[in-house]
Amino acid sequence: MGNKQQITERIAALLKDSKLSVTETRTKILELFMKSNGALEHSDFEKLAGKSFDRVTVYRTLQTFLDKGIIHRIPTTDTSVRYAVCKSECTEHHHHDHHVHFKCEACGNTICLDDTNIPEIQLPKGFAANNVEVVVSGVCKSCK
Amino acid sequence: MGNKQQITERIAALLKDSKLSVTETRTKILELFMKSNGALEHSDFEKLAGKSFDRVTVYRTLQTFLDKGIIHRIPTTDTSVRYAVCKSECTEHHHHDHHVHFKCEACGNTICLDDTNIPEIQLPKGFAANNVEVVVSGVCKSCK
DNA sequence: CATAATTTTGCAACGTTGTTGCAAAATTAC
DNA sequence: GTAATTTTGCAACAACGTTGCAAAATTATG
Ligand SMILES: [Mn+2]
Ligand SMILES: [Mn+2]
Ligand SMILES: [Zn+2]
Ligand SMILES: [Zn+2]
Repeated sequence: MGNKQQITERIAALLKDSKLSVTETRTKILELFMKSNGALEHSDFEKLAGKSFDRVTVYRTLQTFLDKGIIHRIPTTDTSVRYAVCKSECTEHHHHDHHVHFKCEACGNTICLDDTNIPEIQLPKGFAANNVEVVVSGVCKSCK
Repeated sequence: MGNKQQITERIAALLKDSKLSVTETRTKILELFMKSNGALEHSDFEKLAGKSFDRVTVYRTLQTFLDKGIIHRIPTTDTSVRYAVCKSECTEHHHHDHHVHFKCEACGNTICLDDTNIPEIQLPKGFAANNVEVVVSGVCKSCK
């Protein structure tokens, strides 16, 4: 697969689109997202990339990507925070991730089910919905 | 409201039902849950109860209540962990909280919409659902 | 392309959150 | 009331996350 160069260029374009400097750290982190077949959490970057960059830089990079609408967070029931890359509809000031998230209890992976839509929720009178998050847990396709 | 004594007795009964010793900490924490009109997170207990008991005791108490099916966790998109008391259908080994959670962006409160059911989610082929969590954010009844 | 302006990074230092072992205190069982 | 069991508080530690600041890298400019 000699498309490594191409991926690097696509990532650079993505960063420039968001008006971000193209740096080694940002490129590497986006690469890890694209290689991965699921959501990543902070500790994954240290595992996957070794000590090639500082903890603090990872925190700041993820925050920047969130701000720019490049990645989104996935809710969990514990203290961990999972991130996944957004689809192209997300912009700096508005995320549009109306899809379901699935956490596999076997392999531990969390994935975005991009084509599974969030159903309408009928709330009690007086409540106004702004955003709906759905996280399904169970057994994924690969672990079945 | 002279029913303080009654509440204490109901709490003692609840603890005994779960085969737990009736202690000051456990009673106080359950009282706080009952007084509160929303979910609580760990730091709330220090705020609400002052330094009347140790941080470690709060962690252990919440874990015990989780294990016994007295409280449940509510997923969040940040590192905080929110807890709310379960309905009576929950038991030691099985939680049965099939309700929607609502987080108000105005007052910050998270509440259980006990009567709002979770809709069926149509997953892609090969995925098996075990549990579905729904968290809606927006503006609540009181803040409307 | 060289240099200036801007942005990002790494480090150190610190704060918060959560965990564990153990002895003292409280609760429950007898 | 006393013994057995459970819970609590403390100390010590580990993991996670934040901030200020100087050095390094990137981008803008002539
Ligand atoms: Mn997603
Ligand atoms: Mn609930
Ligand atoms: Zn799986
Ligand atoms: Zn509200």
